[in-house]
Amino acid sequence: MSQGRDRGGRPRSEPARAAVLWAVDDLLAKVGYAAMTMKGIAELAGVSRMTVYRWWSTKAEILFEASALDAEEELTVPPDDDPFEDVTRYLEALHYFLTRSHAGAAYRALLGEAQHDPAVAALLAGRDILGDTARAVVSRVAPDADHDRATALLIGPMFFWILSGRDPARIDPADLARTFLAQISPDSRVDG
Amino acid sequence: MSQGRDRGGRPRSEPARAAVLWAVDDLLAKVGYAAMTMKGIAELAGVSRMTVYRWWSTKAEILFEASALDAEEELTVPPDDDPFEDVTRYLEALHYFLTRSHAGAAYRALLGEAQHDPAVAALLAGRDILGDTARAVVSRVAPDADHDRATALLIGPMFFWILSGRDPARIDPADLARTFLAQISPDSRVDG
Amino acid sequence: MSQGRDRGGRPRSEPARAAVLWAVDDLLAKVGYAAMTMKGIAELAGVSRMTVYRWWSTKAEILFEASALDAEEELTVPPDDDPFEDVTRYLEALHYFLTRSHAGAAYRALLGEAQHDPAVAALLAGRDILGDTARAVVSRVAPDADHDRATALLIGPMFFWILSGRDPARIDPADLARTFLAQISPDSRVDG
Amino acid sequence: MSQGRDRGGRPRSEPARAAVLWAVDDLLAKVGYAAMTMKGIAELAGVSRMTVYRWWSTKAEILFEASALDAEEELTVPPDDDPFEDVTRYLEALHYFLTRSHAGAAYRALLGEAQHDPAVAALLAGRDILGDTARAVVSRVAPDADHDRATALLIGPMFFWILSGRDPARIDPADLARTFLAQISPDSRVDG
DNA sequence: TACTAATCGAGACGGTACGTCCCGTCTTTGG
DNA sequence: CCAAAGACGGGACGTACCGTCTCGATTAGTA
Repeated sequence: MSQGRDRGGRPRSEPARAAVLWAVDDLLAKVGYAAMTMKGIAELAGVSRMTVYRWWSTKAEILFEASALDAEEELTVPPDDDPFEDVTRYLEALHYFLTRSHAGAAYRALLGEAQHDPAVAALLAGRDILGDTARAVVSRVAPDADHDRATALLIGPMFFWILSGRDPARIDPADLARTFLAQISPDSRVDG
Repeated sequence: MSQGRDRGGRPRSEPARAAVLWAVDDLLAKVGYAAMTMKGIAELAGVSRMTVYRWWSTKAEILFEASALDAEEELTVPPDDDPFEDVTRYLEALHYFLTRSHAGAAYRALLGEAQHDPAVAALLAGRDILGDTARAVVSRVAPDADHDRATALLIGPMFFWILSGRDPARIDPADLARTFLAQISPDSRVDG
Repeated sequence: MSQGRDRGGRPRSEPARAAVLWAVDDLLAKVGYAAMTMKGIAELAGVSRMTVYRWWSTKAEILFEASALDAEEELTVPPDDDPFEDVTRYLEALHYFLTRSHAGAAYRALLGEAQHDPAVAALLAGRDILGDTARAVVSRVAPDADHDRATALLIGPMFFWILSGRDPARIDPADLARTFLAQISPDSRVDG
Repeated sequence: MSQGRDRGGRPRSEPARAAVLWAVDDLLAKVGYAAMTMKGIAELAGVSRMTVYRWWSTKAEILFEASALDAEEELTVPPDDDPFEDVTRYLEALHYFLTRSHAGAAYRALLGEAQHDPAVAALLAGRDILGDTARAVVSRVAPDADHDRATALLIGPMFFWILSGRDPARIDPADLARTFLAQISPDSRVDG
């Protein structure tokens, strides 16, 4: 099952890998994404700079590896029989994720970088965390809807509100959930 | 009427100012935001590096000054008696702005930077281009609605779709306009 | 008697000139020659930078103008009938000049600069402060000696001792005076 | 026998070190000490600026390292049974050193800088090239004399003559040697 | 029990942008 | 014509991080 040839040689140091992932997370919180450097990560991890470059190309890659799992977990809500509750729980999780979560801070930093760095954009496109988790909710509460359109309607308002720097307290997950459910129920459609 | 009389000293060079603003715009298109440097801007503008630093602190400030006016203009649509047309025109302008416009590329770069640079966030907060132009539309088609909530619903889906790197062709301004109008008309509200 | 045409126009500001000369002296003591800049001089003098450049080309020129008179005065000793006393008084003045005097610090700085700046070397060559004052002593105590050779023998040892950074306390003007007088009296010459 | 074991790390590049020392020497001759810059040295040596700063703090340090050995060699004269010849050869070497030698030009530049830069003064104090070489001569021709005093008498006159910018042709090593020997022989001393 | 081969740390290397400082000049207003 | 003010192009400063490159020292699996 093991991939890669492994013909002799010293195996990759797992402690080093873990230390780097931990360090990148720690630095994001302490100094912010912009001030985070490959050099700083290596030093905080107590690892040679060469070792970092051997396994990752950019700080974005490290940060993504360090936070993707957490992000997916935080945005996965247990199914609820009541669609309104289901959607509300998801939007509450999204609100927490975008404003208070550690993994969410990493996501915002990466999405910000993706606006002007195609490599980071490609990295994020490879694993659509927000889209996947939203689609899971959509397929439960509106299995027949256009999933892409529904995802945009579900995530969009809160995403815009928070990423454009508005006061997170002034947006209400329950209200958005109600609006979303009204929007995707066919009878509420206004025909052109 | 002008305050702050020019008490001595050589006046600021308008050609230099214009050259810097032009250079920053040119560089954004040619090399991208990340590869844009204060040094590069100064050299392309044919201006001393000191002169750039004298008037702006960061490339973000220059870029903002260079693009804010254009952005506001591009997102201002003429009123239309038909609300659907009015909103659709705005969303079309927004779509163009976020995907193809020069000023929009600047906005995306700045908003990206704002995710991990409080100074840039403050800069953008000072002039809410998207919010202001959206509010203008909202106050025409739904003067009684909560403007903040309506703005989020209007802009959010397209904003999310494009900034999260999805295919811009797969989102339809007219459809979003219809959905938006259905939602903000009081009679379509679902009461809690 | 006034030289220069003086055809109208505002006359040179004497307060400004004095302020610059004072400032250059003050700065030499406070920050040292190397850290002294034209900008700093102008600011301390409360004078426009342009005004400094209008009348002097370099800080060396200003410093020379500010200290030459004082230097000449400090190194001029009153004649004494006893040659030993005469020479000793001169060497004591020279010792004080090179180690403790304000004007002497300026001289050392300029002579240092002259080692690698021909312009400063030319400036110093224009007014031979040490040579002139030493020659005055020599012409009193040994009017028939070769004045150049005598000057070198008189000044050289102390000049070398102090400028090469040795402890000034370990050199004795009286001893040097005695040695000098022995050297320049013909009967002490050892024929080759 | 070598202490300081090489515990990891790429070893210092000897070619880089040599290139810098060569460059500093070349620049001193070509553009002079004042116009010599760390940037210029690095560029001429084909070496990164950081590499220069890693090993030296100032151009003075580099110049000192580049010229001290040569200086010591140039000022070391072979012993001669005839004291007059011995001293004359030394003074001739000193004359050449101060007026025509490459290493001597470096020494003059450094001694000049030392007049207003304590760091350079300390640098020169650490290796007393003139003093050491002169003391070697003194201990041969006048082992019983006060070496410090004798050094000042030996070097001083020529040192002053040349560093104060006088015509080097008008000073005669043989004459100075004769005068010096007459002075330091105990029997020629004038008692106080 | 060696040998092999990739990893690890350490740290120097050339390169480049940073933001600051001073240079000497120029261009205003105002005495 | 001079002076103060202050912006201008130029260029060196010393620092930081980039990504690459030797090094010696480890640390498995393989022979």
